[in-house]
This record gives sequence, structure tokens and C-alpha cells, in this order.
Amino acid sequence: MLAKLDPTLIKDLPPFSGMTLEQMTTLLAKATSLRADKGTHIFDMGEDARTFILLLDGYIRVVRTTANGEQVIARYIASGELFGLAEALGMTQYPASAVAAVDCVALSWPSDIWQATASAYPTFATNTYKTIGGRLQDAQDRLVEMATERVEQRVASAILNLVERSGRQTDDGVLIDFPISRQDISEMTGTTLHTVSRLMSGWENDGLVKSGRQKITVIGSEGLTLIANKEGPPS
Amino acid sequence: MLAKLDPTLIKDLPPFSGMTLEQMTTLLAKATSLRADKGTHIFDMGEDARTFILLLDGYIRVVRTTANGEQVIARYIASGELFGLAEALGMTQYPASAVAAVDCVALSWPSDIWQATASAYPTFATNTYKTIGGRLQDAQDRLVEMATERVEQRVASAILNLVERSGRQTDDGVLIDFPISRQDISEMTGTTLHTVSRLMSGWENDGLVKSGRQKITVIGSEGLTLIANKEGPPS
DNA sequence: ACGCGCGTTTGCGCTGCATCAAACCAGGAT
DNA sequence: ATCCTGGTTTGATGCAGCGCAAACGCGCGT
Repeated sequence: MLAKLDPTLIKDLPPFSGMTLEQMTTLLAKATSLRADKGTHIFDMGEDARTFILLLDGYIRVVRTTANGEQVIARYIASGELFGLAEALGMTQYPASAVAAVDCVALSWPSDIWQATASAYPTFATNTYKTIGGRLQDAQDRLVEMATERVEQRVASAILNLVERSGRQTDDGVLIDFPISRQDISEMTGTTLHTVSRLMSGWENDGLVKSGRQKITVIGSEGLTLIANKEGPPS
Repeated sequence: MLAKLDPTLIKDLPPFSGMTLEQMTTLLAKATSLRADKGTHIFDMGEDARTFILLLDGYIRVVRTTANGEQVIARYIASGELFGLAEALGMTQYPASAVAAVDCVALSWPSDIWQATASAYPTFATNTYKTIGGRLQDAQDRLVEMATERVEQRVASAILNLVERSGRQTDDGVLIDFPISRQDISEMTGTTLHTVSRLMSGWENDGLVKSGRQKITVIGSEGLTLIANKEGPPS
């Protein structure tokens, strides 16, 4: 528990909106700080859900691994977001693994204080359930996408999403500000890295994106948006 | 509000486990009873989420419609389950439509009593969040499935799921006890009714299922389970 | 500064599944 | 009993995207 942790620094993060400074202080007193180097597994699918975590800095990849060893990326967690919320949903084990996509800093609370915390700070509970709601929403959106759209559109959508949620303005355009490979994109969209590579090479020729080793910059989102919505030509 | 509604009849349903009879009585006092004929839209995607609902009898299809008019079936709700829980997740509109798959009976509460209800009956809140957790879990399972498995396996899995959750024993085997078309199955698995029809014709020849117009009976689940896990032969 | 590993690119053949098309059939309505 | 609607079956055809293979090159570590 870090005595030097300053409530004012993080009390404005979305999860805590509506909480008073003193509430924050008592809540923070129960937290443990945590750092994870790039590539570290913060927790793994199937593990007992001992903590829920607030990401302060960095990016987390939430990954599911199938019986065959294939991976699917469920989502990326950006700084300011909570994750590992199994306890809040009455689960005893983590349903997915959390891997640091870059060096990360986070705060963690023991899962078993969830119930008490939720009833002590209803706003906090509500905020949390709101983000869970958003994730359920998102999961189902992606399900619909997987069911109805072609690979090209899904990849375009995925990149647009990433840019929107984690884009950083640069000279060339908007850069996804963590290292992301073609393989990663393929694991988000249910395709192969080969197909992703081909698609992106094409888009690079068309001047829609600019990409390198684990880097993707979107020149102008309009082009990709167009592709994401483009009807497949079965006619 | 039905005065004749008897708390003892439904107090044993999962959503209310842990609640006392008097708590149930006050909760039920706020409910409105509701019946929906087969095919009725109980609510539609995008509508303001005015109520959350407990299904007492029947089956509900939860459907999302895309911009192109394509449909995806997110899930089926069986009797004893809550749905329309937008408010609990801090949403103001329903994210999907709810359609009666058969004639249904249900109880509905106004959304705006959710907050008060949740804090008055923490067990009820916890139970609800548990079911939401299960649905998030489920949505992500299906995502993984969509991303990694072939149509044949997905269709087999879907049928097994339905049989497991809503199967009724008959002379021939286990019957899915609500009308379900090939089209429905295709909308659950992200394929076409044609492909589903072909697959099921095959399985019928192999003696794995017995199916007719909107009826599916699984002879022995082992065969389908085998198919659901069968490696694709890219080799 | 250099080498090597990992991410990337690109070509080619193949195939699972969608698309198009058409006939068929069961059961409810009249 | 008959019509007709909505679900089902089955065939033929085509193509998006996967599997496989091989070469390439950026950049990190030493």
C-alpha cells in the first residue's frame, strides 16, 4: 500500500466520478500498486480472481486462449479503465488473461472487498456496472459484425476502433499508440495475419494508412470508414 | 398490478434466491403482469428502456438487426430469467429487441425503480449481476467460437446449447421445446439457412438428429459433441 | 556495428461456404 | 378438401479468404 499515493491525481478518472476526496482516500488505502513490464501476464484465464485492477498507465490486452492454442483478443484496456472485474459479476475465476501490451502501472484491490466497497460507494458500483454494460454491448456488437460482415470490413472497423480509443495525433496522421502486430489485428477480427497484411498493404498503396513494424497510422479515417461500411458485391 | 399474484410461486426462482417472502411481496407489489403472443415484439432495439422483465413462462428471442436488415440472434431467454436489464447497466435504451418465440407470460417492473430495488435487496442485485456476468461470458465464448471454429462446429455447438438449456425428453430423444427454424439457427451461428439445412440433413442421415418443420430432436448428444470438437482437416 | 529473430510481405492453389435458383412439402386458413 | 404461405431441401456455380511456402527487412540485443 503506497502511502504516497495521491487521491487528487486519480479522483477524476471515470470510475470514481461522483466520489468525494475522502471517500477516495479510504478506498485508495486498500489498494496495492503494481507494475508490469511489457509482455507480463497480470493474470491468466482460469485463475482464481483474487483482485480487480485499475490501469493507471499503459495498455492491457485481454486474451482468450482456445483448447487448440489459438488466441482471440477480447479487447484492449486503456489507462483509467478497470479490469479483472470477475468478482463484480459473481465469478470466481478470470474468464480471460490480461497481458501488458507495454510497460504498465496499475492499482489493485483484493476481490473480496468488492461487495463492501460497492455498497459503501454506490456511485463507484454504478460506474463499474456501466463499464461492464459497455463491454457486453461491445461484445455483442462484435458478434454481429463477425456474423454479418466480411473480413475487409471487420479489419477496417477494428483499426478505426483502436484509433478512436487509443489514437495519438502525429505529423502523418493518427497513430495507435501501442505496439500492435498484424497477428494482433487478425486475432481481434477472426482472420489470419496474412489476410490482414494484404489488406493493409493495399490500403497503404491507396494512401489510407501508413504502417510499419507493430505500428499503424491512419491517414484519414474517412477512407477506412467507407471500407468498413462498404457493401460486399454479391450482385 | 395483480393482487392475486402469489409470491410463494416465484420466490424460488434463481433471481430471488436469498430473499424473504415479505421482501418478495413488496417487490411484487410493484410489478405489472404481461402477456405476449407468439411473434410479439416485447420491446425493440433502440427503444427507451422503460422496464426490466422477468419471464414466467415461454421463450424469448433476443435479436439484433443490422443496418442492412440482417438479423442476429443474441440469445434465447427461458422462463425464470430476467431480461431487458439495460437500466442495471446504466443504459437508457435497449440494445436489442425481444421477441416472443411462443406465447409468453411475464412480469415487468419500471426501470426507474432499479437503483432503489438494487440497494434495498442486495441479494437480488447480486443475483442479477451474476446473470449479466454469465451473459458477458457467453457472448465472449461465442466470439471465440466465431473466430476460430468452422460453420459445422458452430451449428453443432448451438444446437447442443439449445438442447441443454431448453431440452425436453421425448421418445425419440431430446427435443428443443420451442419452434426453431433453420433460419433461426443460421442467425445464431452466422451462416445461411441453406448451409444449416445441408448440415442437418446430413446429421439426420447419420441418425444424430431427427428434425421437421421448426422442430429439432437430438438423438444422442455424443455425436454432435464429437462434431463440435472435430478438428478441421487443413492438412 | 553487426547478426539474428521476429514481424512482415507476397505468390499460389485450393476449398468451405455463400449465392443463385428452383422445386418441394406441411399445415393452417378458408 | 383445397389453397397458399412459409419453411425446407437440393443442385450448380463462384469466389473470398485460408493454408502453405518462401523470402525479406527492421531493429533489438550484445
